Amino acid sequence: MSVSASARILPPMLRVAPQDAMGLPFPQIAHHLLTVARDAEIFPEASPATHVYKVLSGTLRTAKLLADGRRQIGAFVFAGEWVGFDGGPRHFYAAEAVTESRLASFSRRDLERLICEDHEVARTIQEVLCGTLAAAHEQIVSLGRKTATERVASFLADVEGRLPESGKGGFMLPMSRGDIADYLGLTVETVSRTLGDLRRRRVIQIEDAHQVRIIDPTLLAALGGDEMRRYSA
Amino acid sequence: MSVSASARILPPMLRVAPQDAMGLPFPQIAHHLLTVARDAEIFPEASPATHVYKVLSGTLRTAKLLADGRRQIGAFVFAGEWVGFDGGPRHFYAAEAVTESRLASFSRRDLERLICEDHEVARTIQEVLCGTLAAAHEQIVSLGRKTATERVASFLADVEGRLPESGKGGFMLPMSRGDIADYLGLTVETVSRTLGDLRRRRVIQIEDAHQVRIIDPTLLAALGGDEMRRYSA
DNA sequence: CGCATAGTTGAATTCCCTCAACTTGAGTGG
DNA sequence: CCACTCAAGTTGAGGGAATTCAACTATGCG
Repeated sequence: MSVSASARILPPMLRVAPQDAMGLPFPQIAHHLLTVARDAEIFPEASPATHVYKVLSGTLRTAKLLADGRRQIGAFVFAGEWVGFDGGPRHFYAAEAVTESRLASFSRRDLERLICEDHEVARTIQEVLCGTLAAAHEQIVSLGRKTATERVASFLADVEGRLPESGKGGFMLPMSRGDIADYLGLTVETVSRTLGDLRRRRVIQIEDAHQVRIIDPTLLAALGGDEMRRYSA
Repeated sequence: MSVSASARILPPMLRVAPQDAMGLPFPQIAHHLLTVARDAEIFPEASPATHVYKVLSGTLRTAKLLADGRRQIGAFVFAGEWVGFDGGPRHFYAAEAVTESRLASFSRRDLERLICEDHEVARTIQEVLCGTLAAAHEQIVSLGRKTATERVASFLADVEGRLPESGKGGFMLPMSRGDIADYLGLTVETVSRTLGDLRRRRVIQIEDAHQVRIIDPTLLAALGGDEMRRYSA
């Protein structure tokens, strides 16, 4: 069963002038910029939730292990997204780097303090939380009630919408088949076979293992088996 | 495939003096008390998220349907818990009454306004959101990586901890086997068989279909296959 | 009492997993 | 530059956990 590689953080921390561009929020708070290597652990499972991070570049995954080594990935976190907001006093998941990534870290304590002064901050945090929650709910439906093909199809559609294009129409899948499998509740083999099926059915095109192009977005969305609308008003 | 019964709300709304005891939060905001019948819909899927509700008594479920009728239940909401905080401008799930329930409803707009005046409110909301998120994450692990037995076992342990005891040591499972199945990503038959196994193995005792008693809590927890701890400090 | 719904149990099927072999690609050192 | 190694990915064959289909029982409600 898949177990992540050894964790190491490249440069432990790099303080940087706070007026850094990059669309950073909370200019009132000092932040740290850090770069993490592929497979490095940003924080371990069940560790005290002292900081939150915004991904500036690269991709992270949140992962949880069962006692016997089974792994569930909770989310992939792409550039522009947040990680570490998962709630309680301790992190539910570990956070690891899928690719080398640059992050901005913020102290939760500073944020809490800021909430009392700036309502805009509270709103921003709430929005991030709601976004995370919506993604979790979507994944629950996927894991609970969708077939392997439906899971892979909606995964591709989701990722395609959150990642920037890379070259002529396609996009880069930064994570391994194992990561995808542990995210979708499947095995590596099933993910591989399903992707092969989609390729053979001309729904997608696979340049190499990490370079994908969606040929038929409509069909892909249909294969994703998405929800019916019960409320139209 | 399981489809919920027709929706109807018993007394549409019942205004009540706001000084009602009941441990109600946000005394600054007018709220409404309502009673909903078994299987009544509190709000439909994808409806505008105008209100949030605290359950005073009874049990709710949040449900989402796929186009072909497959159903996923996102959560069961017991007395003292909240529903409707799921985030965006529209509800992700529908909310329905598992049993006749009494609710207190709060306008989101009022709450938003209150946030700007009282930071304690913002904190309360954030805590509810975080709790919901933690539950969702736990369910993701369950659906993605646990066997049927593990799912049922951890479900029972979870529910047992959130529901009041009913009579000598046991507790009431208010929801149907179909609800449990749609929550755990299984079928009614599998849930029934698994509960039967647990009964035969003397882990639980089943008085009638809705009355359960845990005989061996340690074994039940072990069967739930709960996570290893990677962080001890 | 009779009907409908919920729950249980059995038999057969299926989708996905497990195990295994093979292919591919990236990194290393001769 | 090529041989070697190792990890990642693909593909095939067989097996198993949960589903599907079906029959039956139990429970409530008019």
